[in-house]
Amino acid sequence: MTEDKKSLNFIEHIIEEDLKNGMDPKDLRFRFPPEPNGYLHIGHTKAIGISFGLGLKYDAPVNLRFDDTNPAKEEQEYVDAIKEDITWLGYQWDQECYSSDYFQQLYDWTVQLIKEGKAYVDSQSAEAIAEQKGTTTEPGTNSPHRDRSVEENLDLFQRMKDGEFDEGEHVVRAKIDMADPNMLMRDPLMYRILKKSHHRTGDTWCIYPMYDWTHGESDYIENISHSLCSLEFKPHRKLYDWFLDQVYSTEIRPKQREFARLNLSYTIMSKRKLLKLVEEGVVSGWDDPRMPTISALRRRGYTPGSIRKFVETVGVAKRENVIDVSLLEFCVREDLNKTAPRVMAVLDPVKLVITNYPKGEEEWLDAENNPEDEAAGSRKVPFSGELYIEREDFKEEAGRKFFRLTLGKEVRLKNAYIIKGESVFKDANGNITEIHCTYDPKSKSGSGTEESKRNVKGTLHWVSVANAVPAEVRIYDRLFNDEAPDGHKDKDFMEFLNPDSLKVIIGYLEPSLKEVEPLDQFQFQRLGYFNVDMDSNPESLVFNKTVGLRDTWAKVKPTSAPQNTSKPQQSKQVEVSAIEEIKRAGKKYTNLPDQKREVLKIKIKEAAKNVTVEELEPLYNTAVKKAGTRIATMISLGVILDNKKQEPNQLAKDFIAKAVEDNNELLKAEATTLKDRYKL
RNA sequence: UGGUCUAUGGUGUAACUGGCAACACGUCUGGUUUUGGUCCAGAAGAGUCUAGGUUCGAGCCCUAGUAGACCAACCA
Repeated sequence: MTEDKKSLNFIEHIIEEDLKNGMDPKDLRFRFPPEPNGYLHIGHTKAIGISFGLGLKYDAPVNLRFDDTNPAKEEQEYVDAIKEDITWLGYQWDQECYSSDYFQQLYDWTVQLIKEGKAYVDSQSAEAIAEQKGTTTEPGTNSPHRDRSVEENLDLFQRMKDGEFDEGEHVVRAKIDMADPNMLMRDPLMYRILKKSHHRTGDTWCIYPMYDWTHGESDYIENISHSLCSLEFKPHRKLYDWFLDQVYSTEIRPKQREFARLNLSYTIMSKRKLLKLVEEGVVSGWDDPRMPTISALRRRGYTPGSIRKFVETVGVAKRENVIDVSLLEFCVREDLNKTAPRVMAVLDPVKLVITNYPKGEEEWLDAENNPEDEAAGSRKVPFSGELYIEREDFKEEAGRKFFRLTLGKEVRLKNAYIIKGESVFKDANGNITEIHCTYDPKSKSGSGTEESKRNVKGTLHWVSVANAVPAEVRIYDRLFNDEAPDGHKDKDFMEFLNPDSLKVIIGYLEPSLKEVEPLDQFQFQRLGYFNVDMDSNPESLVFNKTVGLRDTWAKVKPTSAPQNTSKPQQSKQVEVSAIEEIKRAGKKYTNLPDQKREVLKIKIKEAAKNVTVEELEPLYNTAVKKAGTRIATMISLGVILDNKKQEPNQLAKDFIAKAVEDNNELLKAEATTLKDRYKL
C-alpha cells in the first residue's frame, strides 16, 4: 500500500496514519449503509466506490448494511434493487447486515442508559419539543420530564415497547445538554413509537430507534473501523461519538469521517425530485435511460467498469463540487471503444443510387468488427446499387472543410467502393429524395488493387436498401437544459426540463443486427454507442443511444444548432486596477523562475503605462524598503518613473547603488542586468 | 444572529513533517487512420479567495476578513 505511488485522498491519509500508529490492518473494516427507501443513483456510486474501493485497496471486508429504522418508508423491493445494483457494479460485500438486526441490543443499551440517568422518556408533543430546542443562537430549555425518576422512565419505556401508547405519545431522549451550540446535542431523540409493520421484523417492534442512536452503534457492533459518510453528517459526529462513549468498551472504536458528495451537472439527485419525474410521467420509470439511477444507467448502456472508473476519477475531498457530465461520457466511451463491435446503421436515411452498378446485383463484403481488437474478427455486409446514407452526409455544394459527399467529388463507402456524386433529385418542396452517383469497380476495399488503396478524404457509412433492417432507435439528450436545475432559489427544477430529451426514430441497420439480445452493445460507426433496449424483441428491435462519439466536426459545422457541449469557458476576469496588478506582480516576483520573471516585468511595464507618477512613486518607495522581495517592482517602476518624470535613469542608478550596499545576491544580479540594459 | 466545514487553471483532484503548483476531463495545434472515432506528438490555460504576519522561503503555519455549504424532522 505504501509503495503505491498514487497520491492519497484525505481518507486514505487518515487510514495510513492509523496504521502508522499501530492499528492492525486486519482490523480495517468498512461499510456501505443505504436506507432501503429508493433506488440507488449515480451519487451513491461515489459512496459505494469509496468504501468498497478502500476494501479492495486494503484487502479489508466491507459490509452492506441496510439502515432500516423507519418502516414508514422502507420496503423489501428496495433492498433487492440495491443488492442488484451493487452486484452489477462489480462489488462484493462481506456481510449483509440490517440495522433491524440490532433492535434488541439497542433496546438493552437504552435500558442501561436510562438506569444511568443518561436517557429519559419525554411525553410532550413534537411541537413542544421543537419549541424547547431553542435556535442556533439561543439555547434550548429543559423538558419538564427531563428529571423523571429512573423507575418511571423504565416503566414508561417498557410500556412503549409493549404497545400501550399511540404514536407520538412518548419518545425516549438522551440527556445531554439543551444549551449545546450543536443542535443535535440538545437531548436528541433515541426512540419513537411507530405502529407500522417492518419489512423484516414485522410487528415485533412498535418502537424504532432513530438514525443517530442506531448508526454508530451498528458500526460498533460490526467492528467497522472507518465509517464514511457525506458532509451533511458532519454535525452528527459529536453525537455519534457521545453515543459510542456510552457503550464502548475495548473493541475497535469506529471513526466517522465525512466527504463531499457527488453532484453532476445538468442532473438532479434528490430522491424526492426524481420521484416527481416518475410520478408525473416525465420519464417512463426509475429506469428510464434519462434518469441518473444505476438501473437507468445500466439500461442506457453504461458499463459497470465505466462507472467505477468515473468515481475513481472524480476523487474524494471535502469541498462542494459539480462534476461535468462530459467526464462520465468520457468514461463510457473509453470503455466501449475497446469492446463494442462496430456496425453500420443509418438513422436519417436518404437514398443513394449507384447508376453504373449492375442492376439487381448484390455482393457481400468483408467488414472489420473492431479495429481496436483484432480477435473480434470480421463479418459480411450486403452491398448493392441502392443504398441508404445519412442525409447529413450529402450537400449539393460545400466548403473545403466538408469531407463528405457532394456533386462531382469522391468519397469512400466504408468497407466498399469509392463513389462520385453525379446528380440529385428533389420533391416539390425542394427536399432531396435521391442522390445518384457512380462507383469505381476497382476500388473495392481490401481487394489490393491500386484503386482500393486510393486516399479520399471522406468515408461514409451506409446500408443496402434491400437488406436494411428497420429498428426503433431512442435518442436521448440531457433531461435538463440548466447546469444546476435544482440550484435556483426562485425557480423550480421542472422549469428546466429539456423538451427534446427523447427522440424516437426509425433507423435502418445492417442485417447482422437482426439477432441481438437486450443489453448487447454496439458502435454504430460514425454515430455513437448504442445498446439493445429491454423492450426489444426479434420482431421489433429497439435500440438506445448510450452516448455519441466525440465529434470535433460538430463544433465547426456552420449550420449546426447550438451544441450541448459543456458550458462556455471563461476565465474569471476579475477587474484589477493597473496599480493593483503591479503590486501583485512585485509580490510574486521572487518566487518565479527566470523565464516567468521576464513575462512579469513586461506585464508591469504595460500596467505602469496607465498609472500616474503620484500613484507610482509611493509604490516605488515601499518597494525600495522591502528590497529583497520587491525587486521587479523596483527595477521596472524605477525606470518607468524616470521616464515619466523625465529624469533619465536616476532611480535606476539609485537601485544599483542600493544593491551594492545590501550585498544581496539576487539584488546584485538584477542590478547587473539593469546596468547592461540601460547602459549605466 | 451561534456553531461546524470548505476555498488551488473552465471542471474535478494532487502537491509526504513549508522548497520553482502536478494529473485527468475539457479546449486548441499537428500527425496517423477506409469511423471528422481511436491512437500519437504538442500547446494554451491557475501563481493557490482577500489583507496582514511568521520564515531565507508559504497553496500548506498564524491573525483578521470575504464567499459558499451544512445544522433548529418523532427522516436517513
